[in-house]
Amino acid sequence: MTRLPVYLRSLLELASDQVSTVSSERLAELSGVNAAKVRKDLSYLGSYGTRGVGYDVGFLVDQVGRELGTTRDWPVVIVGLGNLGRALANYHGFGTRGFRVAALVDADPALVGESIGELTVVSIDQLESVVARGQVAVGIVATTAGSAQDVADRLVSAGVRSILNFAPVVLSVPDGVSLRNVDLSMELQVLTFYQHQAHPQHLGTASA
Amino acid sequence: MTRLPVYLRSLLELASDQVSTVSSERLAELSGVNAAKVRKDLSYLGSYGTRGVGYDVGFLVDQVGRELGTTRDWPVVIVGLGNLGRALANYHGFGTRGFRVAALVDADPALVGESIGELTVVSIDQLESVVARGQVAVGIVATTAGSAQDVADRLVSAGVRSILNFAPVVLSVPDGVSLRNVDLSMELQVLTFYQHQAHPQHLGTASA
DNA sequence: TAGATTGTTAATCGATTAACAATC
DNA sequence: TAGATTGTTAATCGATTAACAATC
Repeated sequence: MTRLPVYLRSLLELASDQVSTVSSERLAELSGVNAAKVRKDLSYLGSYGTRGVGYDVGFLVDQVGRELGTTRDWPVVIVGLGNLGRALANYHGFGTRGFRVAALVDADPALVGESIGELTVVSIDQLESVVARGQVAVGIVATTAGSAQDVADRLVSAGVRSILNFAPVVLSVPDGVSLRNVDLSMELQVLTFYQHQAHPQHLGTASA
Repeated sequence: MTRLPVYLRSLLELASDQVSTVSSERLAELSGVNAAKVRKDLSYLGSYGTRGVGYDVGFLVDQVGRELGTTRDWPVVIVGLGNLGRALANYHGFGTRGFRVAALVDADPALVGESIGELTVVSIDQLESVVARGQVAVGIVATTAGSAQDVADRLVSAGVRSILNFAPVVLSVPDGVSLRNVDLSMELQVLTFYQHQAHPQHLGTASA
C-alpha cells in the first residue's frame, strides 16, 4: 500500500507535537487524502481505532511502522556515483526509516577508492561480493540509461529483491523483485504537461 | 496524461535506432504497458496511425513532443542547494526536454555567491525578482521540510505555476498550480514494503 | 484478396468515496 | 443519553483491457 508511508509521516509529525489522539478526518487532512480512504487503509492493518474517539497516535505509529518494516535494518547499495548517486549517498533522510547505505559501487576506475561520506567507492566487479557480504536488500540504480539493465540483472542475480531505478529507461526484472522508477525529467514533463495544455506555445500564431 | 513522456522516451530510442515504423504492440512492450492502452492514449492525440501498418516514428515523436511542450523553453528555478539541489543543478538530462535551470536560490548566506555549474546561487530574498526576470515557469523545492510550504507559497505568488517538491511534506497549493512530489525515503519504503510482507522480521520469534 | 494493425466500443476490474450502523 | 467517530458496506467512478469492425 503506497499511502502507508504518507500516514506514517503525518503521524510522526503529530507525535512530535505531543498530539496523542487523531481522527481519520484530521489524519486525512494532514496526508492530503480522503477520510474514508484513511479508515479503510488503517482497518486493513487491524481494528486499531476507537469509535467516538479516534486513533492513538503512538500506538498507530508502532503498528504502521511494524507493517512497513521501519524497525528492520535495510542495507542499501548505490550503483553509479554521478551527481545524483552522490546526493543519495549523502542524503540523511534514509536513516530514520531503517535504510542504511552499506556500499557504493561504480564502473569508472577513476571513482573507485574515492571517499563519499563515510564510505569508499568500490569497483563494479565487486558488486556481487558487497551485496553478499553486506546482506544488501535494496539496490539503487543511478547509472546511465545504457548500463541500467545490466546493473539490475546483476543486482537481482546477487540476491537483491528491491530496486529503485533513477535511470531513464524501462527495466525488466523477474517476478518477486520489486521495482520503482524515478525519472526526474519525466516528473517535470508530467508537471508542465498540464500547464502547457492550459497555455500552449507562446510562439507563432497567437491563440488568445 | 502521465504515460506520454514514457512513450516519447521509447519513440526517441526507436528513432535513434533508425526504426521508421512501430506497432502499438511493440511500443507497448518498450514502454512496459498494455497495447490497447497505447492505442487509446495515442488516439486521444488524433488519428496518427495507419491500420495494417502502425505508426510513423518520426511523425509521432513530433506529435507527442508538441503535446508535451518539449519544444517550448521551460525556465526552472531550484530552491535549496543541499546535496539534492546540487545534483539537480548539475543534472544534464533536463535540457533535451526543454527544461533549463535558470536560477539557483538558497536561504543560507554562506551559499549565496557560490558557483554551481554555470550559475551563481542567489539569496532567497531575490526569489520573486529572479522568477519575474527569468520568466520562470517551474519551481523545484529541494529545501528542508520546515521551509518547503513557505517557499512554495512564495513561488506561487511570484507566478510559478508548476512545482516539483522533494521535501518530505504535504504541500498545499491553490487551484491552477500543478504539484508533484518525489520523496526518496518514501519510494524506498514503498519498495521494501512488498519485500517485508513476503519476508517479515528476521528477528525474534521465527515464523518459518 | 489475405494479413496486419488501428481506433473504438463495451466489458471488466479495481480504486475511491458516500453513507450509515455499530459503538465508544 | 447525546455526540462523535470508527469500521464496513455498497454505490460510484475511472482506468484498464479484451475484442472486433474498419481499413490499410
